[in-house]
Amino acid sequence: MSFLIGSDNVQLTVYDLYQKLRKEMGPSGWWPADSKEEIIIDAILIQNTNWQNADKARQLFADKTAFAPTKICQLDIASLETLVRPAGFYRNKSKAIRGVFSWLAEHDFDYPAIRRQYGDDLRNKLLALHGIGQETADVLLTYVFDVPRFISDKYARTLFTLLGIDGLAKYQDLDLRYQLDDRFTPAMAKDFHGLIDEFGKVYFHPRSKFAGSFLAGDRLILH
DNA sequence: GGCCAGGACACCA
DNA sequence: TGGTGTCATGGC
Repeated sequence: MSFLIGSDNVQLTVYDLYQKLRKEMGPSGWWPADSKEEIIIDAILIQNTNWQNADKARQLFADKTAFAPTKICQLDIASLETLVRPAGFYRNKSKAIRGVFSWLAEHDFDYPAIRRQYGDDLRNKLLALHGIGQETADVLLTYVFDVPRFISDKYARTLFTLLGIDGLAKYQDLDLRYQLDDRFTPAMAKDFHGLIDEFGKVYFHPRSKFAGSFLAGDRLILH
């Protein structure tokens, strides 16, 4: 049995795609972090950089704060910038981290309470925070607030393009068309994004040994 | 030395 | 709403 997303014959649903990736790759274990605060820091550090650089900064945060909310909130902006620096865009990312943690502190880092308070408006609230765009907002919703979202990052858009969906240049091009249905639990949404990015690391990253496996115009067939 | 990596935002028309 | 410039680091 093989599927080709977007073909005239078979429409592969997002749910089907998740099941196939899960069956082939096993659980992704995402997001690999020990706390929600670490996930938040990671999500901001990784913006438009590579894991190597982000991980250098992540390690500095681990050494300095152990990702303890109170310690992070106590950092002045200069200290924050020192920790963020290896990840690049250190001024922007420092402001973003400071803004998010200041807001969370107002709510005592009570994530379920925040979710209850804002409800369906939580995504817009996150987007209103400086340095939190659509992708990071969806990462936080999925991994921090347990609100399942489809995260249409570059790897996801590359994968869907290979599966036959055109016109995915921008984040919302995929986001609006392929949201998760009710069958996705929060755990499955987390796993799904992890699987897509692990797949992308192997096949799409320029320095992967499989880089170039897919050429422009190729179609990926899952079977 | 140039290019790229899991973005976000200000500014402009 | 969409296009463009800017933000920064480190590895290859």
